[in-house]
Amino acid sequence: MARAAPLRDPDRTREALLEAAFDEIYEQGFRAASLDNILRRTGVTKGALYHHFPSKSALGYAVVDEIIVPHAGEHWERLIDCDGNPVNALLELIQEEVDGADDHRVSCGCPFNNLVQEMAGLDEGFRQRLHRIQAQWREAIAAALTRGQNNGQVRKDIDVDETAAMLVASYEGCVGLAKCGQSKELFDTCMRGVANYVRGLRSNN
Amino acid sequence: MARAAPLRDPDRTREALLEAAFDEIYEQGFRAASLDNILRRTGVTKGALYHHFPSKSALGYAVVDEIIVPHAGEHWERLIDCDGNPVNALLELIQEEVDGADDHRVSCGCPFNNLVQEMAGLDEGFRQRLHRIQAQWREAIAAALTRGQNNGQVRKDIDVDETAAMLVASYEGCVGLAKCGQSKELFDTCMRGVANYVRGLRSNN
DNA sequence: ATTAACATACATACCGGTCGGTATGTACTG
DNA sequence: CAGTACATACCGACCGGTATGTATGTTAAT
Repeated sequence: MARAAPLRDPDRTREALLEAAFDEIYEQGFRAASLDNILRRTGVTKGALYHHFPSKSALGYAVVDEIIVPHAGEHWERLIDCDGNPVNALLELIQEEVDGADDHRVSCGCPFNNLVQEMAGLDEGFRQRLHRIQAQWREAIAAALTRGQNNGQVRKDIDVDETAAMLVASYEGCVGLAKCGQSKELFDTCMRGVANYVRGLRSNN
Repeated sequence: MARAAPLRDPDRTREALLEAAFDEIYEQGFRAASLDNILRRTGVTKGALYHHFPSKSALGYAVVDEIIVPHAGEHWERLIDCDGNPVNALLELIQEEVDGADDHRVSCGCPFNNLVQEMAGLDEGFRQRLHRIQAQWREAIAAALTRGQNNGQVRKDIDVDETAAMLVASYEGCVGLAKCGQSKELFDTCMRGVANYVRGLRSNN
Protein backbone atom coordinates (compact mmCIF):
# COMPACT_ATOMS: atom_id res chain seq x y z
CA MET A 1 0.00 0.00 0.00
CA ALA A 2 1.26 3.45 -0.92
CA ARG A 3 2.46 5.66 1.86
CA ALA A 4 -0.32 8.13 2.39
CA ALA A 5 0.65 11.74 2.83
CA PRO A 6 0.22 12.75 6.44
CA LEU A 7 -3.25 14.09 6.79
CA ARG A 8 -2.63 16.31 9.75
CA ASP A 9 -6.38 16.26 10.19
CA PRO A 10 -6.97 14.56 13.51
CA ASP A 11 -10.74 14.25 13.14
CA ARG A 12 -10.45 12.61 9.76
CA THR A 13 -7.62 10.39 10.96
CA ARG A 14 -9.67 9.29 13.91
CA GLU A 15 -12.70 8.68 11.74
CA ALA A 16 -10.65 6.70 9.23
CA LEU A 17 -9.29 4.54 12.03
CA LEU A 18 -12.77 3.90 13.39
CA GLU A 19 -14.16 2.88 10.02
CA ALA A 20 -11.23 0.64 9.18
CA ALA A 21 -11.42 -0.88 12.64
CA PHE A 22 -15.12 -1.52 12.18
CA ASP A 23 -14.49 -3.34 8.89
CA GLU A 24 -11.64 -5.36 10.30
CA ILE A 25 -13.60 -6.29 13.42
CA TYR A 26 -16.68 -7.10 11.37
CA GLU A 27 -14.73 -9.51 9.18
CA GLN A 28 -12.30 -10.99 11.70
CA GLY A 29 -13.87 -10.50 15.11
CA PHE A 30 -12.40 -8.21 17.72
CA ARG A 31 -9.65 -10.37 19.13
CA ALA A 32 -8.49 -11.57 15.73
CA ALA A 33 -8.62 -8.05 14.36
CA SER A 34 -5.07 -6.95 13.71
CA LEU A 35 -3.99 -3.41 14.45
CA ASP A 36 -1.41 -3.75 11.71
CA ASN A 37 -4.20 -4.57 9.25
CA ILE A 38 -6.15 -1.54 10.37
CA LEU A 39 -3.06 0.59 9.89
CA ARG A 40 -2.53 -0.91 6.45
CA ARG A 41 -6.13 -0.21 5.49
CA THR A 42 -5.81 3.43 6.47
CA GLY A 43 -2.17 4.25 5.82
CA VAL A 44 -2.01 5.54 9.38
CA THR A 45 1.00 4.63 11.48
CA LYS A 46 1.07 2.93 14.84
CA GLY A 47 2.18 6.06 16.62
CA ALA A 48 -0.81 7.94 15.24
CA LEU A 49 -3.18 5.19 16.29
CA TYR A 50 -1.86 5.14 19.83
CA HIS A 51 -2.02 8.88 19.85
CA HIS A 52 -5.78 8.70 19.32
CA PHE A 53 -6.57 5.55 21.30
CA PRO A 54 -4.82 4.32 24.42
CA SER A 55 -5.38 0.63 23.67
CA LYS A 56 -6.98 -1.84 21.32
CA SER A 57 -9.89 -2.19 23.73
CA ALA A 58 -10.45 1.56 23.70
CA LEU A 59 -10.52 1.47 19.91
CA GLY A 60 -13.05 -1.35 20.00
CA TYR A 61 -15.25 0.47 22.51
CA ALA A 62 -15.11 3.59 20.34
CA VAL A 63 -16.21 1.54 17.33
CA VAL A 64 -19.24 0.41 19.31
CA ASP A 65 -20.02 3.86 20.70
CA GLU A 66 -19.45 5.87 17.55
CA ILE A 67 -20.38 3.51 14.73
CA ILE A 68 -22.52 0.63 15.91
CA VAL A 69 -24.69 2.52 18.41
CA PRO A 70 -25.68 5.28 15.95
CA HIS A 71 -26.37 2.74 13.24
CA ALA A 72 -28.53 0.65 15.54
CA GLY A 73 -30.28 3.79 16.72
CA GLU A 74 -31.45 4.60 13.20
CA HIS A 75 -33.56 1.48 13.26
CA TRP A 76 -35.32 1.65 16.57
CA GLU A 77 -35.86 5.39 16.41
CA ARG A 78 -38.06 4.79 13.41
CA LEU A 79 -40.09 2.36 15.46
CA ILE A 80 -40.51 4.98 18.14
CA ASP A 81 -41.37 7.78 15.76
CA CYS A 82 -43.75 5.73 13.70
CA ASP A 83 -47.32 6.50 14.68
CA GLY A 84 -48.96 3.96 12.40
CA ASN A 85 -49.67 0.29 13.02
CA PRO A 86 -46.63 -1.23 14.76
CA VAL A 87 -47.22 -4.56 13.06
CA ASN A 88 -46.88 -2.90 9.68
CA ALA A 89 -43.82 -0.99 10.85
CA LEU A 90 -42.18 -4.24 11.98
CA LEU A 91 -43.03 -5.94 8.71
CA GLU A 92 -41.47 -3.05 6.80
CA LEU A 93 -38.35 -3.27 8.90
CA ILE A 94 -38.14 -7.01 8.23
CA GLN A 95 -38.65 -6.50 4.50
CA GLU A 96 -35.88 -3.92 4.43
CA GLU A 97 -33.48 -6.29 6.13
CA VAL A 98 -34.31 -8.99 3.61
CA ASP A 99 -33.89 -6.64 0.66
CA GLY A 100 -30.71 -5.12 2.04
CA ALA A 101 -28.91 -8.38 2.76
CA ASP A 102 -26.13 -9.00 0.24
CA ASP A 103 -23.52 -11.77 0.10
CA HIS A 104 -21.09 -9.96 2.33
CA ARG A 105 -23.76 -9.53 4.96
CA VAL A 106 -24.83 -13.16 4.72
CA SER A 107 -21.22 -14.27 5.01
CA CYS A 108 -20.21 -11.98 7.88
CA GLY A 109 -23.46 -11.78 9.82
CA CYS A 110 -24.61 -8.93 12.03
CA PRO A 111 -21.79 -6.75 13.37
CA PHE A 112 -23.61 -6.23 16.64
CA ASN A 113 -24.39 -9.89 17.12
CA ASN A 114 -20.88 -10.96 16.18
CA LEU A 115 -19.46 -8.83 18.96
CA VAL A 116 -22.03 -10.13 21.40
CA GLN A 117 -21.17 -13.73 20.68
CA GLU A 118 -17.46 -13.13 20.85
CA MET A 119 -17.04 -10.64 23.66
CA ALA A 120 -20.08 -10.56 25.93
CA GLY A 121 -18.81 -13.38 28.08
CA LEU A 122 -15.25 -12.09 28.23
CA ASP A 123 -15.23 -8.30 28.50
CA GLU A 124 -17.56 -6.18 30.58
CA GLY A 125 -16.78 -3.02 28.61
CA PHE A 126 -18.13 -4.57 25.45
CA ARG A 127 -20.90 -6.40 27.21
CA GLN A 128 -22.45 -3.36 28.86
CA ARG A 129 -22.33 -1.33 25.68
CA LEU A 130 -23.85 -4.13 23.62
CA HIS A 131 -26.44 -4.94 26.23
CA ARG A 132 -27.57 -1.33 26.18
CA ILE A 133 -28.11 -1.51 22.42
CA GLN A 134 -30.03 -4.72 22.76
CA ALA A 135 -32.16 -3.36 25.59
CA GLN A 136 -33.04 -0.28 23.59
CA TRP A 137 -34.08 -2.43 20.68
CA ARG A 138 -36.34 -4.46 22.93
CA GLU A 139 -37.75 -1.40 24.63
CA ALA A 140 -38.53 0.26 21.34
CA ILE A 141 -40.38 -2.80 20.08
CA ALA A 142 -42.18 -3.33 23.36
CA ALA A 143 -43.28 0.31 23.45
CA ALA A 144 -44.55 0.12 19.88
CA LEU A 145 -46.47 -3.05 20.69
CA THR A 146 -48.00 -1.48 23.79
CA ARG A 147 -49.12 1.46 21.71
CA GLY A 148 -50.61 -0.99 19.24
CA GLN A 149 -52.45 -2.76 22.04
CA ASN A 150 -53.94 0.52 23.24
CA ASN A 151 -55.01 1.36 19.70
CA GLY A 152 -56.60 -2.06 19.24
CA GLN A 153 -54.12 -2.97 16.51
CA VAL A 154 -52.25 -5.60 18.50
CA ARG A 155 -53.57 -8.60 20.38
CA LYS A 156 -53.99 -7.86 24.05
CA ASP A 157 -53.17 -11.40 25.21
CA ILE A 158 -49.49 -11.16 24.43
CA ASP A 159 -46.75 -10.08 26.81
CA VAL A 160 -45.01 -7.24 25.00
CA ASP A 161 -41.63 -7.69 26.70
CA GLU A 162 -41.62 -11.39 26.00
CA THR A 163 -42.58 -10.76 22.39
CA ALA A 164 -40.00 -8.04 21.90
CA ALA A 165 -37.23 -10.26 23.28
CA MET A 166 -38.39 -13.10 21.10
CA LEU A 167 -38.37 -10.86 18.02
CA VAL A 168 -34.86 -9.59 18.58
CA ALA A 169 -33.70 -13.13 19.25
CA SER A 170 -35.37 -14.43 16.10
CA TYR A 171 -33.79 -11.80 13.94
CA GLU A 172 -30.29 -12.38 15.28
CA GLY A 173 -30.91 -16.09 14.97
CA CYS A 174 -31.91 -15.73 11.32
CA VAL A 175 -28.68 -13.92 10.56
CA GLY A 176 -26.83 -16.72 12.30
CA LEU A 177 -28.60 -19.46 10.35
CA ALA A 178 -27.85 -17.66 7.11
CA LYS A 179 -24.20 -17.30 8.03
CA CYS A 180 -24.00 -20.97 8.90
CA GLY A 181 -25.53 -21.96 5.59
CA GLN A 182 -23.88 -19.13 3.65
CA SER A 183 -27.26 -18.86 2.05
CA LYS A 184 -29.36 -15.82 1.35
CA GLU A 185 -32.21 -18.16 0.55
CA LEU A 186 -32.09 -19.65 4.03
CA PHE A 187 -32.13 -16.14 5.45
CA ASP A 188 -35.21 -15.30 3.40
CA THR A 189 -36.99 -18.48 4.46
CA CYS A 190 -36.19 -17.82 8.08
CA MET A 191 -37.28 -14.21 7.90
CA ARG A 192 -40.55 -15.23 6.29
CA GLY A 193 -41.11 -17.26 9.43
CA VAL A 194 -40.48 -14.16 11.53
CA ALA A 195 -42.81 -12.10 9.34
CA ASN A 196 -45.57 -14.65 9.78
CA TYR A 197 -45.04 -14.55 13.51
CA VAL A 198 -45.37 -10.77 13.44
CA ARG A 199 -48.56 -10.99 11.39
CA GLY A 200 -49.93 -13.24 14.07
CA LEU A 201 -49.61 -10.39 16.54
CA ARG A 202 -52.35 -8.45 14.80
CA SER A 203 -55.54 -8.01 16.71
CA ASN A 204 -58.38 -10.11 15.29
CA ASN A 205 -60.96 -7.33 15.48
CA MET B 1 -1.13 -28.37 37.63
CA ALA B 2 0.83 -31.44 38.62
CA ARG B 3 2.87 -33.15 36.00
CA ALA B 4 0.91 -36.19 34.91
CA ALA B 5 2.69 -39.45 34.41
CA PRO B 6 2.67 -40.56 30.78
CA LEU B 7 -0.55 -42.43 30.30
CA ARG B 8 0.48 -44.61 27.42
CA ASP B 9 -3.20 -45.02 26.76
CA PRO B 10 -3.76 -43.47 23.36
CA ASP B 11 -7.54 -43.61 23.45
CA ARG B 12 -7.74 -41.94 26.83
CA THR B 13 -5.14 -39.36 25.80
CA ARG B 14 -7.06 -38.55 22.67
CA GLU B 15 -10.32 -38.32 24.55
CA ALA B 16 -8.77 -36.09 27.19
CA LEU B 17 -7.45 -33.79 24.50
CA LEU B 18 -10.85 -33.61 22.82
CA GLU B 19 -12.65 -32.77 26.03
CA ALA B 20 -10.12 -30.16 27.10
CA ALA B 21 -10.18 -28.69 23.60
CA PHE B 22 -13.96 -28.51 23.73
CA ASP B 23 -13.88 -26.64 27.04
CA GLU B 24 -11.18 -24.26 25.88
CA ILE B 25 -12.93 -23.60 22.56
CA TYR B 26 -16.27 -23.17 24.31
CA GLU B 27 -14.85 -20.54 26.63
CA GLN B 28 -12.39 -18.78 24.35
CA GLY B 29 -13.54 -19.45 20.81
CA PHE B 30 -11.56 -21.54 18.38
CA ARG B 31 -9.00 -19.05 17.22
CA ALA B 32 -8.32 -17.72 20.68
CA ALA B 33 -8.13 -21.24 22.07
CA SER B 34 -4.54 -21.86 23.07
CA LEU B 35 -2.98 -25.25 22.49
CA ASP B 36 -0.74 -24.59 25.46
CA ASN B 37 -3.83 -24.10 27.62
CA ILE B 38 -5.29 -27.36 26.37
CA LEU B 39 -2.01 -29.09 27.16
CA ARG B 40 -1.99 -27.51 30.60
CA ARG B 41 -5.57 -28.68 31.23
CA THR B 42 -4.71 -32.24 30.33
CA GLY B 43 -1.08 -32.59 31.34
CA VAL B 44 -0.42 -33.85 27.82
CA THR B 45 2.60 -32.51 25.98
CA LYS B 46 2.75 -30.82 22.64
CA GLY B 47 4.44 -33.74 21.01
CA ALA B 48 1.65 -36.04 22.11
CA LEU B 49 -0.97 -33.66 20.84
CA TYR B 50 0.63 -33.45 17.42
CA HIS B 51 0.99 -37.20 17.44
CA HIS B 52 -2.79 -37.51 17.64
CA PHE B 53 -3.82 -34.50 15.54
CA PRO B 54 -1.95 -33.08 12.55
CA SER B 55 -3.00 -29.48 13.20
CA LYS B 56 -5.09 -27.21 15.38
CA SER B 57 -7.80 -27.22 12.70
CA ALA B 58 -7.91 -31.00 12.72
CA LEU B 59 -8.33 -30.92 16.49
CA GLY B 60 -11.17 -28.44 16.11
CA TYR B 61 -12.89 -30.52 13.46
CA ALA B 62 -12.56 -33.59 15.67
CA VAL B 63 -14.20 -31.70 18.53
CA VAL B 64 -17.15 -30.94 16.28
CA ASP B 65 -17.37 -34.45 14.86
CA GLU B 66 -16.86 -36.39 18.06
CA ILE B 67 -18.32 -34.15 20.77
CA ILE B 68 -20.69 -31.54 19.37
CA VAL B 69 -22.36 -33.68 16.71
CA PRO B 70 -23.22 -36.55 19.08
CA HIS B 71 -24.47 -34.11 21.68
CA ALA B 72 -26.67 -32.31 19.16
CA GLY B 73 -27.89 -35.62 17.86
CA GLU B 74 -29.26 -36.58 21.26
CA HIS B 75 -31.74 -33.74 20.98
CA TRP B 76 -33.13 -34.11 17.50
CA GLU B 77 -33.22 -37.88 17.66
CA ARG B 78 -35.77 -37.59 20.43
CA LEU B 79 -37.91 -35.43 18.18
CA ILE B 80 -37.73 -38.06 15.49
CA ASP B 81 -38.46 -40.95 17.82
CA CYS B 82 -41.29 -39.22 19.60
CA ASP B 83 -44.61 -40.41 18.29
CA GLY B 84 -46.79 -38.10 20.37
CA ASN B 85 -47.87 -34.54 19.68
CA PRO B 86 -44.88 -32.65 18.23
CA VAL B 87 -46.03 -29.42 19.85
CA ASN B 88 -45.80 -31.05 23.24
CA ALA B 89 -42.44 -32.57 22.36
CA LEU B 90 -41.10 -29.14 21.38
CA LEU B 91 -42.46 -27.57 24.55
CA GLU B 92 -40.75 -30.25 26.63
CA LEU B 93 -37.49 -29.65 24.80
CA ILE B 94 -37.80 -25.92 25.48
CA GLN B 95 -38.57 -26.51 29.13
CA GLU B 96 -35.53 -28.73 29.47
CA GLU B 97 -33.31 -26.08 27.98
CA VAL B 98 -34.69 -23.52 30.41
CA ASP B 99 -34.25 -25.83 33.38
CA GLY B 100 -30.79 -26.93 32.31
CA ALA B 101 -29.33 -23.47 31.75
CA ASP B 102 -26.89 -22.56 34.49
CA ASP B 103 -24.66 -19.49 34.90
CA HIS B 104 -21.84 -20.96 32.89
CA ARG B 105 -24.19 -21.69 30.04
CA VAL B 106 -25.70 -18.21 30.16
CA SER B 107 -22.25 -16.67 30.21
CA CYS B 108 -20.71 -18.78 27.45
CA GLY B 109 -23.72 -19.38 25.22
CA CYS B 110 -24.30 -22.33 22.94
CA PRO B 111 -21.11 -24.15 21.86
CA PHE B 112 -22.54 -24.87 18.45
CA ASN B 113 -23.71 -21.34 17.87
CA ASN B 114 -20.45 -19.85 19.11
CA LEU B 115 -18.53 -21.77 16.51
CA VAL B 116 -21.00 -20.80 13.82
CA GLN B 117 -20.65 -17.12 14.58
CA GLU B 118 -16.90 -17.26 14.76
CA MET B 119 -15.92 -19.68 12.03
CA ALA B 120 -18.72 -20.13 9.49
CA GLY B 121 -17.60 -17.17 7.43
CA LEU B 122 -13.92 -18.02 7.63
CA ASP B 123 -13.40 -21.77 7.39
CA GLU B 124 -15.24 -24.16 5.13
CA GLY B 125 -14.25 -27.19 7.18
CA PHE B 126 -16.08 -25.84 10.20
CA ARG B 127 -18.90 -24.35 8.18
CA GLN B 128 -19.89 -27.55 6.43
CA ARG B 129 -19.81 -29.55 9.62
CA LEU B 130 -21.87 -26.97 11.51
CA HIS B 131 -24.28 -26.48 8.67
CA ARG B 132 -24.95 -30.19 8.65
CA ILE B 133 -25.87 -30.09 12.34
CA GLN B 134 -28.15 -27.14 11.79
CA ALA B 135 -29.81 -28.73 8.77
CA GLN B 136 -30.48 -31.92 10.72
CA TRP B 137 -32.07 -29.92 13.50
CA ARG B 138 -34.34 -28.15 11.03
CA GLU B 139 -35.19 -31.36 9.22
CA ALA B 140 -36.07 -33.13 12.45
CA ILE B 141 -38.38 -30.32 13.51
CA ALA B 142 -39.92 -30.00 10.06
CA ALA B 143 -40.56 -33.73 9.90
CA ALA B 144 -42.17 -33.71 13.33
CA LEU B 145 -44.40 -30.80 12.32
CA THR B 146 -45.42 -32.53 9.12
CA ARG B 147 -46.36 -35.60 11.09
CA GLY B 148 -48.36 -33.35 13.38
CA GLN B 149 -50.14 -31.81 10.42
CA ASN B 150 -51.09 -35.23 9.11
CA ASN B 151 -52.38 -36.20 12.55
CA GLY B 152 -54.41 -33.02 12.83
CA GLN B 153 -52.32 -31.82 15.78
CA VAL B 154 -50.61 -28.99 13.96
CA ARG B 155 -52.11 -26.16 11.92
CA LYS B 156 -52.08 -26.92 8.24
CA ASP B 157 -51.60 -23.30 7.12
CA ILE B 158 -47.98 -23.08 8.26
CA ASP B 159 -44.94 -23.84 6.16
CA VAL B 160 -43.05 -26.44 8.15
CA ASP B 161 -39.60 -25.58 6.76
CA GLU B 162 -40.10 -21.91 7.45
CA THR B 163 -41.32 -22.67 10.94
CA ALA B 164 -38.48 -25.06 11.66
CA ALA B 165 -35.88 -22.52 10.53
CA MET B 166 -37.56 -19.84 12.59
CA LEU B 167 -37.58 -22.08 15.67
CA VAL B 168 -33.89 -22.91 15.46
CA ALA B 169 -33.12 -19.26 14.87
CA SER B 170 -35.22 -18.19 17.83
CA TYR B 171 -33.54 -20.61 20.14
CA GLU B 172 -30.03 -19.60 19.13
CA GLY B 173 -31.13 -16.00 19.38
CA CYS B 174 -32.41 -16.50 22.92
CA VAL B 175 -29.06 -17.90 23.99
CA GLY B 176 -27.41 -14.88 22.42
CA LEU B 177 -29.67 -12.40 24.18
CA ALA B 178 -29.02 -14.11 27.47
CA LYS B 179 -25.29 -14.02 26.91
CA CYS B 180 -25.44 -10.36 26.04
CA GLY B 181 -27.42 -9.58 29.19
CA GLN B 182 -25.61 -12.18 31.30
CA SER B 183 -29.07 -12.88 32.56
CA LYS B 184 -30.84 -16.15 33.09
CA GLU B 185 -34.03 -14.17 33.60
CA LEU B 186 -33.75 -12.67 30.12
CA PHE B 187 -33.22 -16.16 28.75
CA ASP B 188 -36.36 -17.37 30.49
CA THR B 189 -38.40 -14.42 29.24
CA CYS B 190 -37.20 -14.97 25.72
CA MET B 191 -37.84 -18.70 25.83
CA ARG B 192 -41.35 -18.08 27.13
CA GLY B 193 -41.86 -16.12 23.93
CA VAL B 194 -40.67 -19.10 21.93
CA ALA B 195 -42.90 -21.43 23.90
CA ASN B 196 -45.91 -19.26 23.19
CA TYR B 197 -45.03 -19.27 19.53
CA VAL B 198 -44.90 -23.05 19.60
CA ARG B 199 -48.27 -23.24 21.35
CA GLY B 200 -49.65 -21.13 18.52
CA LEU B 201 -48.77 -23.93 16.12
CA ARG B 202 -51.41 -26.20 17.60
CA SER B 203 -54.31 -26.99 15.41
CA ASN B 204 -57.54 -25.29 16.56
CA ASN B 205 -59.75 -28.35 16.10
C1' DA C 1 8.14 28.15 21.19
C1' DT C 2 4.93 24.96 22.69
C1' DT C 3 2.30 21.40 21.84
C1' DA C 4 -0.63 18.40 19.22
C1' DA C 5 -0.08 15.15 15.51
C1' DC C 6 2.20 12.07 13.67
C1' DA C 7 6.51 8.55 12.33
C1' DT C 8 9.95 4.96 13.39
C1' DA C 9 12.10 1.57 15.72
C1' DC C 10 11.85 -1.51 19.10
C1' DA C 11 10.37 -4.46 23.36
C1' DT C 12 7.97 -8.26 24.90
C1' DA C 13 5.00 -11.98 24.83
C1' DC C 14 2.57 -15.60 22.86
C1' DC C 15 1.08 -18.23 18.96
C1' DG C 16 0.94 -22.69 16.13
C1' DG C 17 3.98 -25.82 14.61
C1' DT C 18 8.50 -28.61 14.13
C1' DC C 19 12.14 -31.47 15.39
C1' DG C 20 15.49 -34.64 17.44
C1' DG C 21 15.18 -37.74 20.82
C1' DT C 22 13.26 -41.28 24.31
C1' DA C 23 10.43 -44.82 26.37
C1' DT C 24 7.43 -48.61 25.78
C1' DG C 25 5.18 -52.34 23.48
C1' DT C 26 5.07 -55.89 19.81
C1' DA C 27 6.44 -59.01 16.18
C1' DC C 28 9.69 -61.66 14.07
C1' DT C 29 13.82 -64.61 14.09
C1' DG C 30 17.28 -67.96 15.37
C1' DC D 1 13.52 -68.12 25.20
C1' DA D 2 16.63 -64.42 23.80
C1' DG D 3 17.57 -60.94 20.94
C1' DT D 4 16.82 -57.85 17.32
C1' DA D 5 14.00 -54.77 14.59
C1' DC D 6 10.52 -51.90 14.29
C1' DA D 7 6.22 -49.05 15.43
C1' DT D 8 3.73 -46.33 18.48
C1' DA D 9 3.34 -42.97 22.07
C1' DC D 10 5.19 -39.35 24.00
C1' DC D 11 8.68 -35.50 25.47
C1' DG D 12 10.09 -30.66 25.60
C1' DA D 13 13.16 -27.26 23.64
C1' DC D 14 12.94 -24.36 20.00
C1' DC D 15 11.51 -21.85 15.59
C1' DG D 16 9.59 -18.08 12.74
C1' DG D 17 5.96 -15.12 12.74
C1' DT D 18 2.80 -11.88 14.59
C1' DA D 19 0.45 -9.65 18.31
C1' DT D 20 -0.09 -5.40 21.27
C1' DG D 21 2.13 -1.88 23.20
C1' DT D 22 6.13 1.69 24.11
C1' DA D 23 9.96 5.01 23.67
C1' DT D 24 11.70 8.44 21.23
C1' DG D 25 12.25 11.31 17.36
C1' DT D 26 10.24 14.60 13.78
C1' DT D 27 6.89 17.71 11.69
C1' DA D 28 3.64 21.25 11.49
C1' DA D 29 0.20 24.48 13.28
C1' DT D 30 -1.16 28.15 16.62
